[in-house]
Amino acid sequence: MAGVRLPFDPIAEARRNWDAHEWGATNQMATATAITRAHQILLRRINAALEPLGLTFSRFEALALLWFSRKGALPLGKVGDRLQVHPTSITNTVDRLEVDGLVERIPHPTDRRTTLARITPAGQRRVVQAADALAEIGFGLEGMSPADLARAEGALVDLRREAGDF
Amino acid sequence: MAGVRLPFDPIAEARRNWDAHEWGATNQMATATAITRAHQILLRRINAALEPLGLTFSRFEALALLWFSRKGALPLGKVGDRLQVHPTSITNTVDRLEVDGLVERIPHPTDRRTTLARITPAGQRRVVQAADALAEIGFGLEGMSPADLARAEGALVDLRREAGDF
DNA sequence: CCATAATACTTGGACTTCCGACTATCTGCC
DNA sequence: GGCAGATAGTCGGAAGTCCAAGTATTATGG
Repeated sequence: MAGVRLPFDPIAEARRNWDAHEWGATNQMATATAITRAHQILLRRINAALEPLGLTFSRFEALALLWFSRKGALPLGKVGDRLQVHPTSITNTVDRLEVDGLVERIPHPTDRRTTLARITPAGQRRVVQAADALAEIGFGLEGMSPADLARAEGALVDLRREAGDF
Repeated sequence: MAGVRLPFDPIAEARRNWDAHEWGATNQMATATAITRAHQILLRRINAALEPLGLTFSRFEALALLWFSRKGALPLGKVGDRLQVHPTSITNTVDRLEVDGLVERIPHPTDRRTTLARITPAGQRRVVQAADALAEIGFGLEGMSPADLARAEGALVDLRREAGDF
């Protein structure tokens, strides 16, 4: 990685350049950049914490979803809807979880188009370990005060809602 | 994609499950999830807007950085530092920009280890079009009020700083 | 001065994500 | 009943990201 601490805030810099060229939507540009950076930071820390457990964030998300579900099993399509990712991504994610024995594919009892992913006992043990590991690192958000956590979450609600997240 | 609007807020749901299982760091989990979702939404909208121009968000970021630079050229390493991505990602990004004639690699005048990426005239035209296209869609942040834009950006400053962004 | 360490970039491989296209199955309507 | 259209999942391919390892060049210290 580029482990370099910059001597200035790149967003403030971008803001100046953007304004100087009269490119418009400067505030949106700045916020979009901030979200992008925050996501980069998050994802790296989370994946680093999960790596010893043989998981990635996507796999963890899927596993946790199954763990929380009433029967420990969900149609692949439902998993995709909940995680808001493309069906092919779920196929991929479940493939890998299955190879590791954390999940198994079982046929839907009545609809033969549908495949269920069911979390296995090993998957249940693993997801709990992973949740511990993530709580340990504060989900990569060390550095944010409780007030900032709430601010960020609140500020993004409208975006998510308007985008059809719920 | 999974074009399904959920009948509930998945984060509120996750919060309930997380608390019920006493997994800890619930607020961090919620904020991390919100940031992840926001990023998914952003990236899709931005890439969709750039697709007709043959660009992606990463390529645009690199191109804009060169455009803003005094001489229109920067060492690949500097680009990586500024965008906070792995050196290999920059190699990849510049490869593609170069194939499209938007950037060219030139040798550093004194340090033969270093390669500069220089934006071409075609690249300059393209980056302006792209900036217009992104301003047009408000960087994918339609749905956020000016107050929320500022709240989100402000809430993430400490995270970025603490993570070494600047 | 030269061996060692640091720096700059690239290559090859793994992973995630998306899109387009395809198969299989179910639903709705004539 | 049976055919058209919707739905569920998968495959192949492209793009982005990372890591580990390798080459080339520059900087450093004895």
